[in-house]
Amino acid sequence: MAENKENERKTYYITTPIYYPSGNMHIGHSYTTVAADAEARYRRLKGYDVMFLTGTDEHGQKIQRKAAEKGVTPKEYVDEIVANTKELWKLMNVSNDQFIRTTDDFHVKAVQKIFKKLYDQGDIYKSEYEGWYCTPCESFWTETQLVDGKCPDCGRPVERTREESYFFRLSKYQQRLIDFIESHPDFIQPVSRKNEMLNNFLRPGLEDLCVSRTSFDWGIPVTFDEKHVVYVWVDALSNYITALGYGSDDDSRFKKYWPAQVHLVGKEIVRFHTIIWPALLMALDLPLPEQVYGHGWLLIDGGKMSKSKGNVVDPRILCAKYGCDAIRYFLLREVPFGSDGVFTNEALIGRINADLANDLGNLVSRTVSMQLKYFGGVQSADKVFADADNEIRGLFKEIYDNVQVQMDALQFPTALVEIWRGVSRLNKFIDETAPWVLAKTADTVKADKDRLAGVMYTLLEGIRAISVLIEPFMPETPAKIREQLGIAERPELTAWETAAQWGVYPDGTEVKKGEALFPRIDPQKELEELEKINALAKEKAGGSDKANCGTKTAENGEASAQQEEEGANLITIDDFAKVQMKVACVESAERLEGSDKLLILKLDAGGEKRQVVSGIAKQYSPEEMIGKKVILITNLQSAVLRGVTSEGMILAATKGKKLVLLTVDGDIPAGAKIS
RNA sequence: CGCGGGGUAGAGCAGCUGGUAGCUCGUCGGGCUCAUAACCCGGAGGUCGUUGGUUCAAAUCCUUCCCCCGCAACCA
Repeated sequence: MAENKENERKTYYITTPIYYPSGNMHIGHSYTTVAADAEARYRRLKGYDVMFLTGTDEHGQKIQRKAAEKGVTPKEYVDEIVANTKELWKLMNVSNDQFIRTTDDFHVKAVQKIFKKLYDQGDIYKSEYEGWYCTPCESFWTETQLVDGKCPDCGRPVERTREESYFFRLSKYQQRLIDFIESHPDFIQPVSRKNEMLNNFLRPGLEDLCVSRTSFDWGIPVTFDEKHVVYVWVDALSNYITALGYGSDDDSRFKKYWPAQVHLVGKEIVRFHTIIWPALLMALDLPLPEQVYGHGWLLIDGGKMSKSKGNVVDPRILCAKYGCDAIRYFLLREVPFGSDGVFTNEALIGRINADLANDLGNLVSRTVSMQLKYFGGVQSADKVFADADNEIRGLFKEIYDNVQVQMDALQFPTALVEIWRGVSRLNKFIDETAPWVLAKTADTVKADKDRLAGVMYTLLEGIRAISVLIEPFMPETPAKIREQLGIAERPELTAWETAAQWGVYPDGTEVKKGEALFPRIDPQKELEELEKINALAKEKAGGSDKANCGTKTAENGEASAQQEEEGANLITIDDFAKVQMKVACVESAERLEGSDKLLILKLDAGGEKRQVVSGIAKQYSPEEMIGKKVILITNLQSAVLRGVTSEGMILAATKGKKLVLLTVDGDIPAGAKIS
């Protein structure tokens, strides 16, 4: 175990969410994880005793269903994805200290204990969950979920029913939560999310939370009532403490690291981490985490990345092509942390070329070359400095301070911008001092030779400092730089604090020419290639993005390699025949009041009239719909949308935000059958 | 009146505790030749969504309206 000295070090506990392994992780997950990793690395460099946790949240109905579809057990299903996930984090140099799975035995036991404790003390109670039940859908709905008093799923009438369920007294903690959030302004970051939580959820009032389910069994059983399983949030959120041994025989790590300094989460789950989780902790009489930071999303095609949309980007491919340091740099540099940002291959390649290849990589390359050319690679002790050198020295001290301020606030992009001020300054310094001019007279004029040595020293010192400062972000590059500087075996010369010190690089050290740190990428060629990979992956996954009918092939490249969603979902001609379609003519169209996406269409399907509610109002106005011949599915169960009956659906093709209706290529009367 | 974010140069963004509008990429021109066709300097390009107001002074504060994007609702 840890020695006393160890115990005195300040601890720093940082977590990512535990991800839901219903499919392989995409670049969005990488984003959160890499950010947490950068912070964890930074804190370690600063001397903190860091605990960095990530993991997977493996229970729930969705996974149970997916496993069943695939014909495997839920555990088997999840095991494979978890293995992939661990591999990915390794590939991306994620330095997590622990990887928790909610199927881990110790977690299951601890959650059961937590549940029991809360039950025993009255914070969880059994109740008859009064709700509306839709028998065909086997689903419960709350009053507010109903549409026009009917099942929101199928539109059929629902019955008032009771289901036995356990509830957590969330409402009891409402005022304490509000007080806590108001008295701890840093608890929810960025602030905009704080207001959102207070205004949208806390102030309007909290309802008790249903924390058990009987409708599926892939979960942690409630020990004292076996037909219930613990519902997701109690199960998942608890990971932050069960991982540390809370509720086990040995809770020394819990005592050491809790409360966490930061839960890093995506903005979509801020609510659970700032309301439910703190309430649970209050109920357990435990201290609350210092901060929940809700970062933004990486958007693709102008929309949210999601597996069901199939627009996910595979970080594995990108890392393999450009190196994980480049990808990590891009993720942390491109998007202001906290806001949404757009991911495009163009932006990725642009960043790599401009910042990494041209600015940093080339700086190292030209410096090492000059040192070799002018001094045989060996740093001369006879060196003379000038004002510019001192200015740069001061600049690096300033950068060092600023980087720390930014890192303390999880502002990764700003921290990187700071570091790159140093990179730019050094490039400019070369231009100002023109070492090649000094070199011409260096052999005859001692002063020039010494000045040249001074210039080279300032460059090498600056590069050394940069190699230190980028370490939290890029785990691989610093070693490569130091190899070229000739100080690979001298870790004491690159400790974190040395980034602010000057004069560390020892005279007599010999540089070594190395490979280009970040080879320049040919954007055009590379974009095409990414596009190809993308198309291939889609094809392999059974998608149909073949480029014939004017399909866009370039542009918003996304290297989606995984569409594991549907797998090889082949159907027979008989299956297809079940769907009956006809050509229908739009007779009238109007907007559905209160909805910005829905149109009410009256269709003529060859003597038969149908009313269809369709979500196309953003792309089509009622006027332009009239007279259009559309493809109508005629044997679809009718449904009620926003209180209006819809008898069928019309077909449309979508891509991102785009939506185009399917129509017929020629003159054929309404009512014509489609087969 | 559901909640929130946003509309600033061709693109992407910063500035928003009020005082000559800035960064990156792109573009045009120049410099340099140590370097990964890289680096350095300069130019062009913006009435800072709209209306009205506060002020000596507003991108920055208040107000009107318009548009976009999330959440919610919903996309048969």
